[in-house]
Amino acid sequence: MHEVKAAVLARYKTPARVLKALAHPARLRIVEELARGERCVCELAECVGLGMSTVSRHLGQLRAVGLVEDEKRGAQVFYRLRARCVLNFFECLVALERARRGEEVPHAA
Amino acid sequence: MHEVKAAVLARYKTPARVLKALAHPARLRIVEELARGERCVCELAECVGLGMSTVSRHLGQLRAVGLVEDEKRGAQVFYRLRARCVLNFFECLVALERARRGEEVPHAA
DNA sequence: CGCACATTTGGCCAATTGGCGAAATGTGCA
DNA sequence: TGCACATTTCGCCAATTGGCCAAATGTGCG
Repeated sequence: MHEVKAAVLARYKTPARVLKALAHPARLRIVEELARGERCVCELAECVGLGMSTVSRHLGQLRAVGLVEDEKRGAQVFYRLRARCVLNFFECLVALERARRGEEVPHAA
Repeated sequence: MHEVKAAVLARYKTPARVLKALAHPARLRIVEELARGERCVCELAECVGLGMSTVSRHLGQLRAVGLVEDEKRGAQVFYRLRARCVLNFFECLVALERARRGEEVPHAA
């Protein structure tokens, strides 16, 4: 008669996981780099300035939610952006940042 | 000669914080609800099915990154969505979810 | 004032996160 | 085979998160 409470949020778990996968400076940087084309792990490690083991983990998180895909070629593993639509987020994010400074409200939906 | 390493990610810290603020089922639900109009804390607590103290904290996180704003009227505090552009995210998120099931790649940028 | 109500804050706690270096795994080549 | 290289996995650890309840704060009303 009064439960079903926890179930309210079930619908939002997956989208929240995707956002969470994106919600880290290193992973944002990685996504931006992958938007330019496929990259191997050591190239990405170089450009984010972290150890390969750490970057490998970050890539694992992005892959787990389907944002990137990987392909092994020889000794290297190349990652590609699988969901380019997330690039639309950047636009809004920079608008928000500008808004924070300029103290003005962002745009419509 | 070889540092500047940590600084690489500085530019991404703020956008990552915004995404992180959004990256929780309860907060996503709240944002969706606020998209329909302003709501007080107890209404939001009701619709996400969590205690008011918890919801108040979630709102604090959304406010901290500028996604919502609050206005106290009488004993209640009403929250409004300040950056409607985040609603664009939902479209991409549901596309991604569909893609996960249908095993097919989402759309372009 | 004093009570009812709405909200925020503090304390507590279990779970997760993100970094590292070391070790394990995999690939290509001499 | 054996070494060099690329990547992932493991173990460790400090920091953060998210939930609850209780306490503090704020507002309106009688």
